[in-house]
Amino acid sequence: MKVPSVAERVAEELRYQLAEGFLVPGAKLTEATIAEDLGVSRNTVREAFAELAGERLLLRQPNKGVFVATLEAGDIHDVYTVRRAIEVSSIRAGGSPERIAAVRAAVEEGKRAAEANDNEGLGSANQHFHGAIVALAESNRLNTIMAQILAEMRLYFHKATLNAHFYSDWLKENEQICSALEAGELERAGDLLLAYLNRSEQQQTAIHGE
Amino acid sequence: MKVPSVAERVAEELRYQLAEGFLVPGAKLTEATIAEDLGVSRNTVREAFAELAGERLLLRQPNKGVFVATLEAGDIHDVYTVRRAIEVSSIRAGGSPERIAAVRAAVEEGKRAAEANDNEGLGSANQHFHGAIVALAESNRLNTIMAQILAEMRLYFHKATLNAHFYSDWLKENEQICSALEAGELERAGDLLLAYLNRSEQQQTAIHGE
DNA sequence: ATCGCTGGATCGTTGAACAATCCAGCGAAA
DNA sequence: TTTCGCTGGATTGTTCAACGATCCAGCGAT
Repeated sequence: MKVPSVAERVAEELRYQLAEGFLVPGAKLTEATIAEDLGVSRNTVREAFAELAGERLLLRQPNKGVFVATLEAGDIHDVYTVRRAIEVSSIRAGGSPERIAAVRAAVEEGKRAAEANDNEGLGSANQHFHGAIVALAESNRLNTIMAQILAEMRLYFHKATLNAHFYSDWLKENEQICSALEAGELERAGDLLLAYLNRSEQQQTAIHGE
Repeated sequence: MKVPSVAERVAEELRYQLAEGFLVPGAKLTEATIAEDLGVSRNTVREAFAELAGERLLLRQPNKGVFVATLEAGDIHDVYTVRRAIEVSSIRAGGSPERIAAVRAAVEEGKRAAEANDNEGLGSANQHFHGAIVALAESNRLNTIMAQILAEMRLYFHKATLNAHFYSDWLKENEQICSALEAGELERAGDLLLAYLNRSEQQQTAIHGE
C-alpha cells in the first residue's frame, strides 16, 4: 500500500473540491483555515498551494493570499488555443488500435449517459473522449498538459453552465470524429475536431462574458 | 520595486544552476545542504523544490529525496511530440507583424552569434527562435509550456552535447522558415519546421542512448 | 468627502523538534 | 564465501510556535 504524502493528499482534496464546485472561482483560501479544516499544518497546506498554483487552479497573490483561479479576459481563447494545438496534432498522428479503442469507448460511454439522462456522466464522458484523443500520441507530457487543461475547464465551466442542448450537438460529432479516426481518415478527423473546438470556443465565449 | 519572495528566488537560483550545468541530471539535492548554502530555511527550500518538480526539472522520490531530472527512455520522443504539437500549430496560424518581427530578430541574432563564433549565443538564439514561433499564437499557456520544455532541453542537452556542425544546419533552415512565415506561406513554414523537428529528434536520439 | 492613522488579520519565513523511512555497513548463519 | 538480518546514522516528512512584514477595514481628524 502506498501512502501518498500528506501534502499530496491535501492537494488532491483541494483538486476534488475545485472540480466539484465546492470552491468557486475567486474564493479566498486562508492557510490557517484550510490547515485546521484538514487537520494538517500550515506549512503542508502551503506546499499543496504551490502545487495547485503551478497547475493554474489557484492564484497566489503575494502577501494577500491564494484565491481560486478566475477567468480573465482572453483565457477562454487561450485554453482553446492549447487544445487545438495538442488535440488536433494528436489525432492527425493517429494511434495504436488500443488507443483508438479507448476513444471509441469514450464515445459509447457518452451514448449510455445520454440514454440514462445522466448529465453528470455526459460531462465526464466528453472529457474522457478528448483525453483519449490526446492519449493517442503516447506522450506523458501531453497527457498531463491535457489533464490540467481539463481540470481548468471543470473549474471554470461548471455543471451549471452546460445544458442538454450542448450535449446533443457533440454526441453525434464525437461519433463522426471517432469513425473517421477508425477508418484512418486522419485529416478529416482532424478537421472535424478542429471545427468542433472552434465552435465550442464560440459557445463558451458567448456564455461567459467577453 | 517588487521583491520576489525568498522561495521564488531560491527556485530561480536553482533554475539557473540547472540551466548552467552546475547541477547535472541525477544529482541529489539534499534539503539541509541547499538550505544552508543559500542561507534560507529548509521549509523554504521545500517550496522551491515543489515548484521545480512541477516543471519536471526535479524529480521527487518520496522519503528518498529530490534529484535533478534524468532522461528516461522515451523522453526525447515525448519532448519532441510536444514541440511538434505546439510549434507547428503556432506557426500554421501565423501571427501579428510584431510577433513575426520577433522571429526574424531571433534569426538575425543567430547569424550574429555565428559570425562571432559564439557557441553559447548560438544556443540561446535558437531557443529564442523557437520561443518566438510559439509566441505567435499569443497564448500565455502555450508560452509557459514552451518555456518549460526549453528549460528541460537546456538541462538534458547541455552545451557539451552540441557541436558546431549542428548549428550550421539549422541556421539556414531557420532563415528559410522565417522567410516563409514572412511571405505568408504558412503551410510551407509549418512543413519546414516539422521536418526540422523530426530531424532534430533523430539527432538527439542518436547522441543520447536509447 | 478625503486623508491618514491604527489595530487586527494573514502572509512569509524561520528554527527547532520528532517520527518515519531509507541505507550502508557489519556481523551471524548457511 | 555468500546471504541474511539487524542496527545506527542520515535524511525526509510533518508539525509547531514564533515574529516581522504586509495588507485592509474602520475610524477619527481635517
